[in-house]
Amino acid sequence: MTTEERRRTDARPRAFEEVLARIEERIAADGLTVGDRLPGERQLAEQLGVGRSSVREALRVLETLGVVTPQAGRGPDAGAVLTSRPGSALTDLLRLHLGLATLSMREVIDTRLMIEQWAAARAATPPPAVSTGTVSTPTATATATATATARMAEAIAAMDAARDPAEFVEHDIAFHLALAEASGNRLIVAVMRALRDAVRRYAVDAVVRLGDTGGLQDDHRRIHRAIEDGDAGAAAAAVAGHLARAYPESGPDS
Amino acid sequence: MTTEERRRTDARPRAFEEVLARIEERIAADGLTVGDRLPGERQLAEQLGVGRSSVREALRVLETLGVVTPQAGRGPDAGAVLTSRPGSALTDLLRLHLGLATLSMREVIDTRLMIEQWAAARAATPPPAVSTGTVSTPTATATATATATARMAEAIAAMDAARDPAEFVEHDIAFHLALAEASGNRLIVAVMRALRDAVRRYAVDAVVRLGDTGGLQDDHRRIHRAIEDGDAGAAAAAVAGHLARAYPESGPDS
DNA sequence: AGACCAAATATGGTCAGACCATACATCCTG
DNA sequence: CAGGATGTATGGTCTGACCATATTTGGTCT
Repeated sequence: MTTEERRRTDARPRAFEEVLARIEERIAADGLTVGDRLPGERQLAEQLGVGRSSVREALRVLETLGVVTPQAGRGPDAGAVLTSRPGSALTDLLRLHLGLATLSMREVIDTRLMIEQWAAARAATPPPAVSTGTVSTPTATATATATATARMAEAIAAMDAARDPAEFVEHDIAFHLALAEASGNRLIVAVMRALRDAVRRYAVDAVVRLGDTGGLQDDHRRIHRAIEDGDAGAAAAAVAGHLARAYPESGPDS
Repeated sequence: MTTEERRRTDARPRAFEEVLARIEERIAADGLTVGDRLPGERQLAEQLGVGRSSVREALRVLETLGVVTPQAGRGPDAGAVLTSRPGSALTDLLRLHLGLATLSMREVIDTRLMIEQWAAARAATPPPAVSTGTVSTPTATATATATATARMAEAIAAMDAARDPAEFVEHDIAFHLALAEASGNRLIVAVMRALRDAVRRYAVDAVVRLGDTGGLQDDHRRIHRAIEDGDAGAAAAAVAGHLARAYPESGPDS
């Protein structure tokens, strides 16, 4: 029958997927950005000709992906607020897939190594002074890098003052996050944050295993100095050495 | 009343979040992995003492994150099947945040550069023969790398035969995806796939702009050869040269 | 006995309607 | 004019009811 054939080719798009597509179109068409609001759930349901539950599922997906944040009450414009939290989705993603044994800790740590090295080299390299293209302020990234390196110094001092491994790791995360921010790439920052959140416990174990944090701090200072000096090669090398120290080759199972 | 006080401190966890947490607990506790099934929606709702709509929203989140796939019909065990599609979530994430102007194309492309370079160096480096640790077959990754390099060669041939930019890019994606797979890191592969999907159109423009694909193919061959020779440095250098050619510095707005 | 087809059944997908708690707007009162 | 009571729209949730589909089951025909 034609029914069967129809079903085959239709690929059965579900209602909430349709809603998702429409909302995405709307964002692109109206040029909506962070801070703007979507219509209320009931209104959207009526506009799109679907039930409210379908709209809700679509909004839940968008919330999961860090695109909207639900806002109750009665605003002048009502509905969900467009936001930007790409990190939360990545964190959830890693946590769940690690739980499912779809990803191994080794893979996550290796990825982290890759990012750190790249970010360090990138942060040390002054922006190539792109004359064409973006209208955005050329000094903006430079300022961002400056505050980021300042935060790195603060983190180093905080690690010196740390009394236990957990506290040390907390500031260590801040240090490496600042490193990522110094690269000026928001996607990298988001991924970095998610990775560190995922391996937080593992990092504490690593610090405990090492016992002495003096070597790590030497590395941190070396990284920080290399970036301030604008020596990309030295920065990358310093990071490589640092991570080799923290996570020596074989992935311990303990 | 205690009701008001309770509300304040509760930080209002929503029902579907509770369901999410419970399902995650269950996965960890029962050691569920890919292929296993969750109870049906109605059954879950009853077990957890919530409405079916809340269960559905939780499952929708899990589906978005690539953890479950809905399965209709009446199986011996019923309900959603645990899967592993970390890529789809990443793809959606990038697409939406690019649409929201939260991420710039430049950031995405830079990230892609980072991954490609790392993957090439990694693929060229033979596994350091870790004597301890994982029980998994030591030859498994080697085999994966071998088939990946073979796919890279196929992709190069296919690009030679390509008649238009779109087709060329299609096989180019296959080539670079195989490169990522050769690194043996599934997280990297997932991110790579999402990145390529996000910049697919942009890549076609780049090819059209270049006009001649001969240089790109030379690069591809150089990368492939370096990996087969196990020369990590040459592989990384080849990738860097390749991407510098494809995306010359300034981000064109066209 | 074996192959094949039809009813039974459980699933996810969807909608409609109702209720709650909250947050904002309004208006009324002091 | 200030401040609190009231109204209203919002998201959050539950219930109950359908639909289309996919598997099972059981019967029927060969």
